Amino acid sequence: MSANSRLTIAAHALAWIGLYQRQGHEVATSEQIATSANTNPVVIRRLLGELRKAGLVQSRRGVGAGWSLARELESMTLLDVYEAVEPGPLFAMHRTTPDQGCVVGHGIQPAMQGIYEGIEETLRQELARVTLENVLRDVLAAPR
Amino acid sequence: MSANSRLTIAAHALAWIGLYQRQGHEVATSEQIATSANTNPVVIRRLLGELRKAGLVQSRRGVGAGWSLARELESMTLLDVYEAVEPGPLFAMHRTTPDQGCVVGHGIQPAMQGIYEGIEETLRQELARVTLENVLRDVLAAPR
DNA sequence: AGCCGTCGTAACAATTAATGTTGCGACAGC
DNA sequence: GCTGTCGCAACATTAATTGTTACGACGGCT
Repeated sequence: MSANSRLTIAAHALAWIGLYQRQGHEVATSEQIATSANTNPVVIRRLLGELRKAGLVQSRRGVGAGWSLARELESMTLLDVYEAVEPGPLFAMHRTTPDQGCVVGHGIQPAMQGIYEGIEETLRQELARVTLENVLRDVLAAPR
Repeated sequence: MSANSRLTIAAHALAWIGLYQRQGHEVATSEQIATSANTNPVVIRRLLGELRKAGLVQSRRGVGAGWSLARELESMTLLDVYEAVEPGPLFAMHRTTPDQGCVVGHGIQPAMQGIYEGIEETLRQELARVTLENVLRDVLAAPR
């Protein structure tokens, strides 16, 4: 389905910054992260900009500018990242409103809405169980 | 995120056929369903074609052609529909492979893969708890 | 046998979302 | 001032979905 890698890239960036800071550096630049993620710095800046709105990272400007974590990786969950970075709902409704004169056409949207809400809630709970610290640990555990 | 209404439309179609059959009709045409869903008949045929592959519906050709359920709505879950209709995974990886020379770039994909698999499994369980009979009931319960 | 309505499918267009790219001003330390 | 990086806007590219048109295949009917 989704041509949507925002959550993956955002997790990548956070793990990268976290590791880099543990190696003694103050800030990471969007260009460094972009190189690691094999994408464009602006893409990273956009994404980190949303994470900043959510209070997960900070940015500094001027010389020696760059990005740093606003809190510890242990205190961030994938749910925090997901909510910061994913705009809409998981499943979409019809793109044009169905025939309201038809019983099914009329009732289908509220019905699916209710069902989808329950499912998304479960998804959130799952995402909330994974911290970015978990992610970084898994990253470092990968066989070389 | 997803500009993806396939699951919604497929559920719509199944509920429509199910209700229509309960009203005594043998088969439903793609045009009738398309009218209710406010879309093009070909879109419906494509979708129902996938549901047929999965054994959820049947089609007849010739005069009096159309679609009918291959089993009862009680025995179909949203998971059946989801698997029939959704191609890829919920969350995507990077579109270009990250820098394998970087520790994070190297470990991020296996790490996220593992995490995502667990989450998708939970999603499946949730989808499996909702039958199309539930959906139709909710549809009919909508206030007019 | 011929007619008719509907499926089956391919080909293509239109729409939309995400991603990539370029450019340039703003900022802040040197 | 000079430098490196962010901030942001504008635009291009890519990819996926959805919509549309067209036409052959089918199969019951008269």
